[in-house]
Amino acid sequence: MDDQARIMQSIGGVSLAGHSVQGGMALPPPHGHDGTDGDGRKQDIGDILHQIMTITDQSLDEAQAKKHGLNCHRMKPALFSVLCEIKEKTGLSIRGAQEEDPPDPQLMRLDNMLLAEGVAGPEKGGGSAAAAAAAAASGGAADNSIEHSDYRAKLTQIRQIYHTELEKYEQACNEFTTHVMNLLREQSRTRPISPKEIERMVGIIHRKFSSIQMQLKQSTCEAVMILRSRFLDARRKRRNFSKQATEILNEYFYSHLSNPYPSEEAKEELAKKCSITVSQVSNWFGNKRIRYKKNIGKFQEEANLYAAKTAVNAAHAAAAAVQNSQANSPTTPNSGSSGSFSLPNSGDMFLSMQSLNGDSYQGAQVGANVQSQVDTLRHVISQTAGYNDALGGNPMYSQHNLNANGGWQDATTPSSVISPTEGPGSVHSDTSN
DNA sequence: CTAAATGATTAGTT
DNA sequence: AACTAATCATTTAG
Repeated sequence: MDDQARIMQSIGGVSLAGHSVQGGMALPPPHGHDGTDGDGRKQDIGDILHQIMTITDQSLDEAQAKKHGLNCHRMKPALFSVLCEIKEKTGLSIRGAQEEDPPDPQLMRLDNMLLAEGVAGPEKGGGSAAAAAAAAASGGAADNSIEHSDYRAKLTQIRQIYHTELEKYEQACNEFTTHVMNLLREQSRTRPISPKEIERMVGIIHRKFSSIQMQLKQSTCEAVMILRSRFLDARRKRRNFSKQATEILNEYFYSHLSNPYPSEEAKEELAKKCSITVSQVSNWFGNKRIRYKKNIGKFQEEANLYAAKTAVNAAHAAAAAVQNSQANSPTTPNSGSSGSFSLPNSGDMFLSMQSLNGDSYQGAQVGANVQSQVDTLRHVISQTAGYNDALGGNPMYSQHNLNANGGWQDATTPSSVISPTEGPGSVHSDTSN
């Protein structure tokens, strides 16, 4: 509405009050032009010209009446042709051959984007395709379907608004164009209006409307961009992993504390178990490592918890394995070398130091099972032995394979470096709590 | 409401 | 290419 009014204003010289065209009574012309011939002619013409010149000053009804009068004047055709001739020679022809619409690059850009986002293109398919593309670009393949549908719903909303608005504009444009054309056609009986002029006027109207459409497109693009960024930037709308997932991850982390770098396969498996993506697993481990290292003290409790948990699990598994190996042939690898330990009854443990101190983590001979048991138990022991307590004020990286460099593990250095101040003998059970 | 926890991103390193 | 460290933006706990 507002836009229409604005456009109407900006199209100069076109009277828009066509609604009341029929309102006026056909008043008699100022002169009885049928009666007086001959002498009054010159004065007549002057009179007519005067009327023409002042026609815009008059009220609509009045003007309408006079126009009608002039239309019926017998001199009208001659006058009209003269006016046409004059007009031809003056201004308007110059402006006729002027602007051809150059394809606005920005408009093209907007159109392309809207098409790509599925706002402008085909009804349903485009939208979901764009949404899928967005989801794929964000990294997660088939993850959050809730947010995905949310995205699609919002996009559909935008598309709907866009289309209704566009339609509205189109309709208004057409309506207005036909209106103006009718008006001009009607006026062309009174004043000289070339088809070119009408064309030009239509062009102006269309340009005006298309500029409004461009605003609409721009706004739509902005909305889509905001929506998209909101969904693409996963930092927004972050969801914490499920309790179970963090449990699994923590279990793995603390049971591989000496080397918490899961292989690609391990990551995949963890991802599967936690129903998250592999990169999320990587993220998690990256964060965990750095945060653990940064403040080991803060994670003591958690470490104990998970270490104990995995220790129990491992013990169970080991017990089962021992039973198996006792019953079966002793082909189980490593079962005798370092994996033997007694499981804690009430928190106390007694372990042989060789099995814990030997730095065989990098060694390929050690099976993963035993490895994790060793890690876990090492951890438990070091915890309960009160190795590095953050309360001590000086966070020492004396634990595990975390070296002073900040690196997690130095493969070349044997484990004797691990705890220079504390001998292996300090490891013993201690239920200090 | 504030602060801690947390998942994700980014720049820089190896 | 994977990792670290710093940082962001959000969620959750206090």
